[in-house]
Amino acid sequence: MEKFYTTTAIDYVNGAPHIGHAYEKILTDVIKRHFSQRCNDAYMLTGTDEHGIKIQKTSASMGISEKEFCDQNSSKFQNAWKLLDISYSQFIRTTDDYHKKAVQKIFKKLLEKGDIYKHSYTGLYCSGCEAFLSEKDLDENGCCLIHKTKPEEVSEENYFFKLTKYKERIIKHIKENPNFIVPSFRANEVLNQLENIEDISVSRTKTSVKWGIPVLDDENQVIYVWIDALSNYITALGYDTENETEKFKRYWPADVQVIGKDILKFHSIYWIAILMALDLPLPKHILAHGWITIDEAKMSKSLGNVVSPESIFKAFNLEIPDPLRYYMATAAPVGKDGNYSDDDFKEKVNAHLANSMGNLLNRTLSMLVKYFDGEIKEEFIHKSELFDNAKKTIEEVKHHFDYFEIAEAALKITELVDTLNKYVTDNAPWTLAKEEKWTECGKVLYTILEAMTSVASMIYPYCPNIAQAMANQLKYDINTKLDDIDFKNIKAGKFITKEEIKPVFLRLDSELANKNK
RNA sequence: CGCGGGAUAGAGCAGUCUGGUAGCUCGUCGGGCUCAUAACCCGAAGGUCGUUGGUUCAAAUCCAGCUCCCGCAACCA
Repeated sequence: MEKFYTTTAIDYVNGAPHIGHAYEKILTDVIKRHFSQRCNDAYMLTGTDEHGIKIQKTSASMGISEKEFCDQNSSKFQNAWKLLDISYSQFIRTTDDYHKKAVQKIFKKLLEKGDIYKHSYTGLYCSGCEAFLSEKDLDENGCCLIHKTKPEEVSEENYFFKLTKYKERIIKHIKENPNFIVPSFRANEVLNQLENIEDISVSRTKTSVKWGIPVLDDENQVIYVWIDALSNYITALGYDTENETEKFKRYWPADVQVIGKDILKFHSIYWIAILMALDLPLPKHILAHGWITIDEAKMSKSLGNVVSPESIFKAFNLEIPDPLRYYMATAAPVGKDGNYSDDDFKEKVNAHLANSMGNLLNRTLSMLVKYFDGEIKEEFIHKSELFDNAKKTIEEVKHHFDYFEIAEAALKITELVDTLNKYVTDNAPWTLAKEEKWTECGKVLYTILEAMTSVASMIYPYCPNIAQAMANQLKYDINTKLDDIDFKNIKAGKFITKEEIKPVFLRLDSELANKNK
């Protein structure tokens, strides 16, 4: 694998980031970090979507400029991702100059090609919604369902994209590539939606929306969200319709584009059609994740149950994002909805990260210090069957990631850790020490430590800080590629001192954690 | 008959495509161990797999009907 390019949806900056936004970034970052362990060049793109009527209205109501408003909110997202250690390679804003220029060129190219055409139509316009309504938006009196007012008949001339031209090709592509849409059960939904598609409007008159990218050579029109926002995945790489940059050639097509299930239609139909129109290769996978619910309820402002990443940090006094990352990434099988609850969060990360994994390293190192003054003796080093076990887990984890089964992969790691804990109990090194079977005792400890290097590597995508802390105590290079793990990392000699041993992750609400505060 | 998702132990879920003694994580209870972060290991309790009917030697799984929950308008990923 030469490179791995992954993208997230870009977030609309008309609000602050919450745990739903965070979920997608965490999933994508876990994928990106995993594949960074399998190739030399994993690239991750995220960003913010900043145009449109809502931004225009909200910023106006706050009495600040659109750009100022976007700057403020975009940095909220950037700060949130920093807090979560999202290792994005690039953050694109649709108000960035290079993006705007490239979008204009893309629009122009499609226009010249004939895939975008001007079309005037008459529709029922609701001034409250600032949008054209279709029949299903109307009540029995022909009034807007939301505003209860009668819409006006308005004629507007817009640009349209010939989506229908690409319908058959898209259907064919989806049918011939069963793994194109992940999870595959969503492919049927898309195929159904494809039956009823029409050409889509890709511009707005400047009088209705002024905050957007102007159409070149047409002062009255502004480019609407589809071409503006969706293009970010290629404009970020420097694509501008003419000269393909090195960066673009290197990374495109994306290996996986991670999005929410609500925007699958736009990515598996509109975006794909745009790429086809530009004669560009298609992304290898579109991964549509589910929602995170809060205590089993959909998160919404009206219910007042919107949870932000910051609030979880605060509630649990988190110093690192690892537990939240781990919990989110394992909350649901690929594509399904997952739930967040404080209790479940605490229980799960305590059980997996502290009790099983962290404690395993801690107890092993402690024994090494206690029985051998922290020294690995030459005769401890040997080949263990457990290494085959660990090797197998690595392969299983890789396999799951090939299908973006993030939660399932984590489960495999947990299973390996359980096996190792059982191995400690079964071999009872404390008993061996009492019986003065020193070599035997040392071999057990060595085996665990060596196996733990692979655990550190495998947990790294989910918990980069904990993995690093483990690696430090194991004298292990956390940047080791998965295929290079050879179970020959632990060397003979003084290994660790008592002072160096620190729990890599303390139980939430543990007495020790409180003592350290 | 609008479309789609779901209903499996106290909680959260897998298993359903490719029928064959019901599984995982967490929690609960009992025991063990003592190296460790009130941890770890073993064992147990707990489910008529939403409901009714059908196919079958055999159904959580296939088929048909029914009930209930959640999305599909907005705030919102």
